[in-house]
Amino acid sequence: MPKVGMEPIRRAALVKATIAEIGEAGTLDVTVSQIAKRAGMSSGLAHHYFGGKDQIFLAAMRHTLALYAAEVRGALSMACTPQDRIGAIVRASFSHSHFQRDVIAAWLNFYVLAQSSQQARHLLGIYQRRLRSNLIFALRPLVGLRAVDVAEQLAGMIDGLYLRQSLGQSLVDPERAIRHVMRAVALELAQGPSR
Amino acid sequence: MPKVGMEPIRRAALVKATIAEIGEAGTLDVTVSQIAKRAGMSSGLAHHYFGGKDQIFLAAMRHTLALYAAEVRGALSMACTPQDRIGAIVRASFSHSHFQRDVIAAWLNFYVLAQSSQQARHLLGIYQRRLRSNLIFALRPLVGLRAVDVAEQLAGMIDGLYLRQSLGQSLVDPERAIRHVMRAVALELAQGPSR
DNA sequence: ATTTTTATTGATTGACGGATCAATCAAAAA
DNA sequence: TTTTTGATTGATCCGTCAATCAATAAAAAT
Repeated sequence: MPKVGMEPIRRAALVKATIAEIGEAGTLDVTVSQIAKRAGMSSGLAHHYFGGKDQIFLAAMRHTLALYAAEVRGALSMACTPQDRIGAIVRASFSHSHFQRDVIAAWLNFYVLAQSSQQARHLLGIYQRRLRSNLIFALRPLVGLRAVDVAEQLAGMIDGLYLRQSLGQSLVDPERAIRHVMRAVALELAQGPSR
Repeated sequence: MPKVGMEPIRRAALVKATIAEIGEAGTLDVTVSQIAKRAGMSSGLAHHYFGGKDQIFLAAMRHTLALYAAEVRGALSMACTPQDRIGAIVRASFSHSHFQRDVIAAWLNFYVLAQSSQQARHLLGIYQRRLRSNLIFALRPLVGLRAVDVAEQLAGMIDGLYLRQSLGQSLVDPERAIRHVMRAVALELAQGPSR
């Protein structure tokens, strides 16, 4: 059975299984054995490739973050005007794929982990700065010096509406969240550029 | 030593200790023994009064929620105009006490727990509905039919800015968050009432 | 053909933690 | 005084889990 070049395959399978397990449990309280079993291997192999539970989680986080980043990049690549860029970021942030059970669980646990894990905090920082700077870049031509403030405002709204949609008891309505953010954008744009 | 009527005292001590422990760990991964020790009693007694770890956590959550609710009520009681009411809600939401390490940890873990615990989800629902309806009530006289939409927008911004402030690497700046929300309010108010 | 490297297992270890329980103690009630 | 009730402890039970390790197997290198 043993073939060569298994490492990337095993790692990918473990990352995928980790996210699935976390999604089912809602917590990071999942065992390495559960993850390994779902990924079709023994627990020992999981340790062999990742070194420990923490590293498995971090890899899963990195993967989740990378998926989101790719989605944003993809949407941005098709935007021509600054307005389109903002719309692209917002739509990507509320895309269908983000409201999957396991993705939501990954993000929430990510936040929790960021309090105690240096590496998780670092990763989260990357996400936050990227969202912020993407927004600032798109806003600059539209609102001038106010770009930074508006970007922080919008970033907050995006994260917060995502949270409320994810944990609200009513079914998620991404379109509604998108409208809310875009309305705030429209009001700011109506103010014209600069301060 | 044994006196009568210890129950409420013990329960309060346990709740306080639980929040402190969670704050230090950043996780719900704290042992009943740790909590009990910090509260100055044996682990058996903690089980005696709460029945189990889950119930201890929920009590701690209820307490955190109650503190926040009291803060909002207090601020609202001194507000006369609708504008004041909105300002009161926003300021209470970003008050100094909310950015304590242990309070932040409680909220983040609360979110995580809400995915898997029926009771936690229910509690969170109460918080979310209360914030929403407080905002709608204050907004109605100002923006008429748009109140619901604006309230959801603001609620999202409040939760999201709290999250970003709490987990950002730069030091927290509640005033800045408050300005961001209040600016969004001002822009909406400038639109006048109704739709 | 032999050695080395990579892949893989699953048993094992060592530690930890939630819950339970019997036993103790003192205040209140009878 | 005796009984009952509530408070309290800490050892113990039972289970779990992360991590390690020796052993095995197959491919690749020599």
